[in-house]
Amino acid sequence: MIKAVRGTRDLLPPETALWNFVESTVRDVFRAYNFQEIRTPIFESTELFARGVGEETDIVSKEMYTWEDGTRAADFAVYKKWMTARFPGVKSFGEFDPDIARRETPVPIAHLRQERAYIVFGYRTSEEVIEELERAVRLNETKVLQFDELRLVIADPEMKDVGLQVGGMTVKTEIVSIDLPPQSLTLRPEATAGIVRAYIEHNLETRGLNKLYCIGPMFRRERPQKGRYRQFYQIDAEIIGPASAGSESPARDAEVLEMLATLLDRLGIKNWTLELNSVGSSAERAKFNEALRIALDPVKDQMCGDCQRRAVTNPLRVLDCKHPEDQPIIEKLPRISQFLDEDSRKHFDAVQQILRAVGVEFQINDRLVRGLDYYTRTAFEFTHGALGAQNAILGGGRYDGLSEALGGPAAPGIGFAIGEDRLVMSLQESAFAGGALRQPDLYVAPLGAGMNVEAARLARELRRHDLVVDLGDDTFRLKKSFEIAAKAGAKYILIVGENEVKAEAFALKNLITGEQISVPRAELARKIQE
RNA sequence: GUGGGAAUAGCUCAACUGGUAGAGCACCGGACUGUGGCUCCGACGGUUGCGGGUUCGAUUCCCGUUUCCCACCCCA
Repeated sequence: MIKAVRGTRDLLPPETALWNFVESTVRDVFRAYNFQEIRTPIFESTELFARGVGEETDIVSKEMYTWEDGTRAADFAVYKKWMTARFPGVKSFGEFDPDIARRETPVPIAHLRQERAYIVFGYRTSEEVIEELERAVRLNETKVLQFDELRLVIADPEMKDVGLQVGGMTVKTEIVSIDLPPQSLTLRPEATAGIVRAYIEHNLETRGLNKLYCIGPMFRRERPQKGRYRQFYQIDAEIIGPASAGSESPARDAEVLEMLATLLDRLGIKNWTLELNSVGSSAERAKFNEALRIALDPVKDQMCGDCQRRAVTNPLRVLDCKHPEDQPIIEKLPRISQFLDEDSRKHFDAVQQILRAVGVEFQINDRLVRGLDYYTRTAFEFTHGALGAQNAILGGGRYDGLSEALGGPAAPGIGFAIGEDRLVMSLQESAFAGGALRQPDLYVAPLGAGMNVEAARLARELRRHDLVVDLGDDTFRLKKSFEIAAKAGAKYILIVGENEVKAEAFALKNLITGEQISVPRAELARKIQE
């Protein structure tokens, strides 16, 4: 049997009703804050995540779904990089250059012209040959020349051997296949990088402040466990724009946090906790990291195995350690708050001040750190008790330098991602009744050969009155129709048999009370809606 | 990637130190040719995840493997 692959799963009814409830509530709440939807591709070039999320993070180094799509060169920059790696010493890229061809010393040269690539190795040749080459290039011909020290290779799989007259001589030609560099693609492991990429690509900074959200699947190649799948769903929102539009303001941080508190309340999530910290600018964090490393060096041998490793690879994560024996040591370590400069400190204070004013409760957790490289200043998590080891249902923070790291304009931003799988799970655990599932108002039971036709007509009429109508088949015995209608939870069953069609009045039975009446065709919809 | 547990009918689970694989529910049919839920009767349903090994004999013991669950690593 073919099964859903490891770490993926089917979402089946009636659970899907719960997902729709979550998503429509999200859209409702976000709209009140003027967020608008963006949909980005579920795969992007690998480089985006490597640069955005951070080459050294676990996500990029070992948890991405990455493959090579080798159909064509992505663009000249990528091509040039690849060519240089494959043919060290290549000196020139671009159009055919007769000046280089006249040099005394042979120079390897690579050319890229649209999708055709050709390389000249070690050439030094006559004016006639140069002219011939110039013409070939001008006419965009695909040819291969071999003449004395000249060897011109043109990549073109269509091309067979071609004879070429150069200066009265027939030149032997040769095809050398050049594999164009494959493009590395990756299924998105998170949404922020793609959204910032779109922000840059479409010049969204010209619109001022952008409030964007995105709901969809993400992918991580990690071992599945409770609430963590290889294809998982995230609800992601970002506020991003030029600083002049207010994107850097602590008011944005507070607005996002207040919106999340509202959303969780609206969804009926009880007992959530907001944990808040500032991780500082990247410079401040670098200093902090160094200080941690120094402080850990003399004491790390007394700590658990994990911490000994983290002390070297990622000192920040030592703060996350849950080993009771390590806590006294961790308590004495330096804190990020000691490394914040005046601006970062003021920013963080302002966020807290607004949260208090609007009545959103929070806890400062100065051991809260983020795993992705791009986070700066405000970092936060909402946790929920009943989720086992995976108690965080959403997390996020500010990423003031991300746009620039991806080659875009300065665009401070703040965002978060909600793990939708886990959010739905916690709704199920808090005994959400699932009233979102609408059961049929009516089951139409055609009775006897040929009655499918009349039943279809009636069903169509009644559905236009916004009734949920399910439809049987005229080969069913009436008993079977009743059983199916009852199992589907239909409120009414309508019998469409020969007698009814003749009389233009149909037997309508209330499956809850058991009451049955004969209703003229024209009054059916009204009667059912009562 | 590491560790522990698990895998038997569509679902939930039995099967005594190793002796022919079973129940409840669901599904289908009948009792009941145009009236459901209740009741009764019947039928269907399996390479015991897969592959090796030990044994006269393996669902049971051993090894490998796959998947799931829990945790670790890590993390929105």
